[in-house]
Amino acid sequence: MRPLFHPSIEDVTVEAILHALSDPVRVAIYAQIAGASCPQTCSNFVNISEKTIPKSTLSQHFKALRESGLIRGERQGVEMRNTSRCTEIDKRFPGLIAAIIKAHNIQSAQEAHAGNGGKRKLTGRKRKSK
Amino acid sequence: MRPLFHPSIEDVTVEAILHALSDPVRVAIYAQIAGASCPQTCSNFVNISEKTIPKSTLSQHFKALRESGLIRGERQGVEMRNTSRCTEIDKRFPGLIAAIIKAHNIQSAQEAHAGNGGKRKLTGRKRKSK
DNA sequence: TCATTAGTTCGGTAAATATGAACTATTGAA
DNA sequence: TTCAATAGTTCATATTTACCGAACTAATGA
Repeated sequence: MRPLFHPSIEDVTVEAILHALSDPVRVAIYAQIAGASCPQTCSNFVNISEKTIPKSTLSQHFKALRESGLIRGERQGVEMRNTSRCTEIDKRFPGLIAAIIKAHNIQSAQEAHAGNGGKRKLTGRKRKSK
Repeated sequence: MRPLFHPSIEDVTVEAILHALSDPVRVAIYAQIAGASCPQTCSNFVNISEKTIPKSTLSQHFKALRESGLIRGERQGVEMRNTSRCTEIDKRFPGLIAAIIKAHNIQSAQEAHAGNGGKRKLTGRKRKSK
């Protein structure tokens, strides 16, 4: 198995970051990794959404996050330890990640307030009108 | 022809915004609309990229920007006048748009410095390694 | 060596995107 | 009016990308 690819920080693009974080499952994963104090494994996220995410799909999500430069993944024994690269990214694009996470939190709070507490559907990009 | 759809501000999602701006052509379009002092027409952007963008494709890009809530499009005679909704969005997600535009500018500046001044290819999300 | 756990890769299919061609709407002549 | 021109949308289809089950790889431990 070839070693995982990580772009060097100067090859990271805004487009790739936005694309990676434009998927509701991936922002949720990234937000948890970025907020955690210890590395997170893939399997921690199988039930992050309302419905269980197949592990092949999860693996692709992690690949998207890695290749956009958002996270770093290192094998540790049998599992994968994922950490955020937010310090590096913040040096290149100051405030970008913070603004996105903050917006994400505002939205989550409003959704929770609207009645759907706990796990959400996390599918689709457009909000369905009530 | 049915009137153009614009989501109300509370239906705008972070995911939709990020997705709309994760396309290199669309960020470029949006950055110009947001930075302009007067409304911009679609046809202003036919040559925003290295290669001419077909008008059906441009129309779809504008639709994506409109339906994500980023811009407002109003017919004025034979043409379409597009304006940014950044004031509204900034009220809902403070700092988000500014951070993205700023990151976009940083990246453009670095690309220009790297030799490719003027028009860029504006295709793909990954930066190709030298 | 074998079973287990954690994750990746492959391949088929479903969904999203790009674009030429045809269409709609508005304006300004003739 | 009618016709041509301009600006943009919609439709049909080709291409691309995403999803996910099944098969595979890699490390660990019995």
